[in-house]
Amino acid sequence: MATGNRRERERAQREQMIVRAARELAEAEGWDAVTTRRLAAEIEYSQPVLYSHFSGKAAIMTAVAAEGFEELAVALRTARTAVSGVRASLAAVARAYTDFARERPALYDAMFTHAVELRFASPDAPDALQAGFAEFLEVVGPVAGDDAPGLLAETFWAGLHGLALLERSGRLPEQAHDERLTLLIARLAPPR
Amino acid sequence: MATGNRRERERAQREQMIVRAARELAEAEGWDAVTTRRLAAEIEYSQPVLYSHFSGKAAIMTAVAAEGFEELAVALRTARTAVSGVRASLAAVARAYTDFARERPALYDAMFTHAVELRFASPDAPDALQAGFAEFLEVVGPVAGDDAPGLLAETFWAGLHGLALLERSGRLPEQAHDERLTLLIARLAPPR
DNA sequence: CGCCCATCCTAGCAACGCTAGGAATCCTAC
DNA sequence: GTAGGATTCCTAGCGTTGCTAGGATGGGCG
Repeated sequence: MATGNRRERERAQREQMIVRAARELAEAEGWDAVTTRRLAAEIEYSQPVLYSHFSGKAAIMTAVAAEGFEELAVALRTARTAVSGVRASLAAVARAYTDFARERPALYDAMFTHAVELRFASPDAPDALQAGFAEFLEVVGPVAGDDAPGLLAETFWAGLHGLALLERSGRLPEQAHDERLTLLIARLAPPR
Repeated sequence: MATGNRRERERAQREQMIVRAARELAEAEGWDAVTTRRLAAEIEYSQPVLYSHFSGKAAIMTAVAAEGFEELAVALRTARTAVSGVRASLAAVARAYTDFARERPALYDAMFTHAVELRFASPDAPDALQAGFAEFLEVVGPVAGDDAPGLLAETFWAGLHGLALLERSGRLPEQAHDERLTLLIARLAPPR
């Protein structure tokens, strides 16, 4: 067991390389370009080593998605705490969310379009996921009024998610994004 | 040219068979199960005939999506005209939309997740697509107030789209769907 | 009747995710 | 220091995918 730690460390390092390679490739050329062969070449190992770390390609995408949830939670939290006031926080979180989706489309896809294995809306969901949702709860709470904050947060989130997806795929012209965001906030979370 | 009409007719018929087979297979087993080989077997022709009708699998999915937009437009219109009153129409259209997405997940995926080739939000978009959007415009108009009806319709649509996707993938517990829908309507389109 | 053109199928290509089985390497124990 | 054993890793290959080339087949026309 003398060298046990080193090997474990090296293994963890290599696993991180796989995830990073997958993410970079996906962000550069889309998930279709992320093949197990290219991944293997990228980390300078043969294909089968991937399977000693992950059960398959889907698991690798899930790992990338998990990273994404961490970063999303941070981004939302940063946005919220950077400003003060109920309406400013709302706007900041909303903008941070849609910015995140637009700037990292492949990552966002891994998180929300693929990777269905990740548990959501349950106690055993990843911490980062709950942390992200908590940010929504935080900014939405003050304007919830008689409605359940949880429900409002979910609906707010869904609205942003829909906007992000439809705009990114060209189904809604991106140029009016700001106006839609403003409208969504003004109506979903009106001043009380 | 004596038999020209018959052959054209038969060709069109076979094309329809392909689209129907693709759709049924997708709805029964998901799009992953829709392979060109299975499609060919289903219509009792060999693989290459598919490519004499469509440029590839993506084009077949787009054709299925086009059917979906037709049906969605009809469903929305039916829902809207079945009731009277501003708020009732809003609720009816919203419910019809999310019902459509939940009951035909594969079709909905073809329309919104795949098939990016279809032009949206432009004059040369399919008629059915514009017709569907027109239904949103119709029910949203009376509550637009000072906001542009087009923007509100888009945002409303995005909200429903987000709800549909997040609920269907288990990211939001489906059981609270009604409450979210009510909340979305009450806030996005409040009584004026 | 015989040619000819369109239609359709067989066969195959490259690439995919994934896996079996043997080679090579490193650690351990004597 | 060296033999043995276990672990790590690679080569090779399987089955399937979307898609295509090229030859057979059969109906329509002169």
